[in-house]
Amino acid sequence: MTSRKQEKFDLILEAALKVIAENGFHGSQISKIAKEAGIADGTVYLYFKNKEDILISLFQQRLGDLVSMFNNSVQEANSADEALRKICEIHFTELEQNVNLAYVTQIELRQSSLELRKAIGLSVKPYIQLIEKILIQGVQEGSFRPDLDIKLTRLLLFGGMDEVVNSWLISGRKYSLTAQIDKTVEFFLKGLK
Amino acid sequence: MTSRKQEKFDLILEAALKVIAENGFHGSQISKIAKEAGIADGTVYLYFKNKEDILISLFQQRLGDLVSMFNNSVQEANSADEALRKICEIHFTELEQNVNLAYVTQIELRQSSLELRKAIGLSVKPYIQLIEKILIQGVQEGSFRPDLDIKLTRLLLFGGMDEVVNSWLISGRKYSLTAQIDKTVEFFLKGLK
Amino acid sequence: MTSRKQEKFDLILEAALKVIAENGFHGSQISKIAKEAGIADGTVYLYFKNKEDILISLFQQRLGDLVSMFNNSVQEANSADEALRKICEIHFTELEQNVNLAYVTQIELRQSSLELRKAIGLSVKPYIQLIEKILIQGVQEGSFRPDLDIKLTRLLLFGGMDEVVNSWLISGRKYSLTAQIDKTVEFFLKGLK
Amino acid sequence: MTSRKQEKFDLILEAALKVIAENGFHGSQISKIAKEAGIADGTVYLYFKNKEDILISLFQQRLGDLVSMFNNSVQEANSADEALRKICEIHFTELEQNVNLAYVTQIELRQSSLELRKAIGLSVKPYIQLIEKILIQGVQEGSFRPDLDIKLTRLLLFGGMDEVVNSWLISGRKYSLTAQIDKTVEFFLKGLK
DNA sequence: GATGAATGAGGCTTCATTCAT
DNA sequence: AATGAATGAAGCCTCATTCAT
Repeated sequence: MTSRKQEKFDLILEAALKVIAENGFHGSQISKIAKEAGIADGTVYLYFKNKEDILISLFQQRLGDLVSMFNNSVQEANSADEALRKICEIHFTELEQNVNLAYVTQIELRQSSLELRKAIGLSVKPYIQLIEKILIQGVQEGSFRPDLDIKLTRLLLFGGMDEVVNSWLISGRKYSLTAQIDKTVEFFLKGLK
Repeated sequence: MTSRKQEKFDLILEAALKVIAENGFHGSQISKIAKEAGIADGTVYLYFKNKEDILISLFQQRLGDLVSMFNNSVQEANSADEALRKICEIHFTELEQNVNLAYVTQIELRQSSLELRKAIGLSVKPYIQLIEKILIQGVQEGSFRPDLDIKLTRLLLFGGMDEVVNSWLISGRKYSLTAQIDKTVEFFLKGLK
Repeated sequence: MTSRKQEKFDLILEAALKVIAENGFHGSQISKIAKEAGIADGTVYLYFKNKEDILISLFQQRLGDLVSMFNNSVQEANSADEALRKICEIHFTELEQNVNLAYVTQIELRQSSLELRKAIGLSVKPYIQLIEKILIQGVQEGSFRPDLDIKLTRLLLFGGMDEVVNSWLISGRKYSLTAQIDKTVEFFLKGLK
Repeated sequence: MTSRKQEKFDLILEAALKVIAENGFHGSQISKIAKEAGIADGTVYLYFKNKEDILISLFQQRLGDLVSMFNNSVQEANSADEALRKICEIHFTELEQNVNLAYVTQIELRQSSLELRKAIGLSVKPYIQLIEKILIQGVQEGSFRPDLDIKLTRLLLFGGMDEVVNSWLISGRKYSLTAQIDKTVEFFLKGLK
């Protein structure tokens, strides 16, 4: 993709994120997104196959960035404990700093069709796999219980963090999300040992 | 509500559950639900204000039944540990036995509008509060850590179980959900101590 | 179909015929047809699957009526010669008397999709087959040449009449179509003997 | 028109014929035609006023070539009978040898707007007039009936041949079109005498 | 109470055409 | 002369809800 094309591609995704955050999933017409991006409706279709394609791309791009960030941080970690703390730190910090992204991914995109959510699921997978890798590493290091059910535990970790973010959003962000990191990690680590 | 009214009220909710489980949220038109219930489209509106009202009522009724069941079981428990185990047991057992209910509440109803999901949230609240009560009890009993953040922990527990159910459904129920109870509770208890 | 349903079904087809005749195929939106019929747009879809279904039904109904008329008249004929004359008489007379129908079937519907025209072709088939039957009868009676290629000749007859009607319409109906019957039949009969 | 201009003009028409034959009238976007011609979309508009102009030009060019061919052959004919046979021969032979042209003119271009078809009608006119000339000649020669209605008969001849070609195309060209020449001419000549 | 025919708003997408480069 | 990115109008269809019977 040329830089010019990439530029407008990003412009539309950014507009989509803002419009969905402001109007909700069902209130986000293509015309609104185009207007926010300052282009004609038809132009959107030069960059995306259809509406669903915008949403999937949006999720892929943003989640891809997050996963890169996760990977980089985890590589710097000296132990599974530290890696897990990094995971939770980034998870909570990034979503607290990008409320629009948090709102769209946690609340709005979950009302989309099964089709779309399956595609989104694929974007989440690398993240789940990263958690899995950390768990395996922890068991090998001897810092996590050897009888840990990896497949089950990764769900308990992801589901726990996910629900904390959800609750924080639905509450109207009345408290700090990052302030929950220490206790969350503590709970996880105790459960893993 | 007269018994006659209650009867048809329940009939419609039952039809709705079946139709949504079979056709998905977006494929469940009022006409389909009415047909499944063996009544005319218009009759639905004699018992429910609108479509959203059906879904909220459905959730309230079924989740209300579950919460009663939770409450009864928990009262019989002799310790917080045992109560928590009961919670997880019922959560996984009931949803494994009522796949339609599981599918509709975990997958389909989450595609509904923010409005609807807020109402649904109210139905989930008593459950979350029950978990909270158990946590407080456990701290008082001395079996759970005294420094536990109750509000945060209840989310981690609920979110963890929720994600396990979700993953089980999305996987196509290829393994036993109840078989996850022991390890899930173990992880939770370790984290709580 | 109940009489009430049939009534509105016919009402919509009548409206469609008028609207297409007045606005052309591409200028005939569902909304225009509904307005002409005095009903809401959505009501159209209680009686027809989609726009194409209206057009096919229109053609089937009107051509079905014509074919019935052809069949009845032909049965009364004492010879193949007379039957052929009847065919041409009805063909030209009916279309001259129903200019809207003529215009729509000859001009407008021919700009439709291949799909639609295939369906329409099925409606025309019984007519072509009737001509074929007359030709066979004529050969058996000894009034037509025994070496006649039936499949080819039926096309020459149908195509000839079709083009005469076409030309009459495109000319703006500046002359009488029925006045062409005698000479047309004369040409055909000579060619057949 | 300079030779350079003429060259690209022809290139576009050739591309249009191929694209329409392969994709149907409704599947033939300007972008497809431009791509087939190896030029940019906008370049098309340096040579043609609009899309309709391409189609009209295509028809004019190809039908013009055919009419020239008709004229040349007819001039060599020694009698009206022979001329008529030549007409039918060329009509069937040329379309059998140029299936793309046959398909586009007989099937695809007929789905176009009334506007376009009127313009196309102008291109067909010289052909109809040629048939007319032959008929007049035949009457003068004494080989055709003196009471022949020239205007009507030319339609019967053209319409007959047109329908035979149509039917051959729709059938999927399962038989030889040129094999129909003899019997078609025989039918015509008998009808004319 | 029950019916079910009728309503009508609302949005995604295509593609011929333009025009700045 | 050539490009090709951008434009934006236009229409089919669905389905929650109503109301006359």
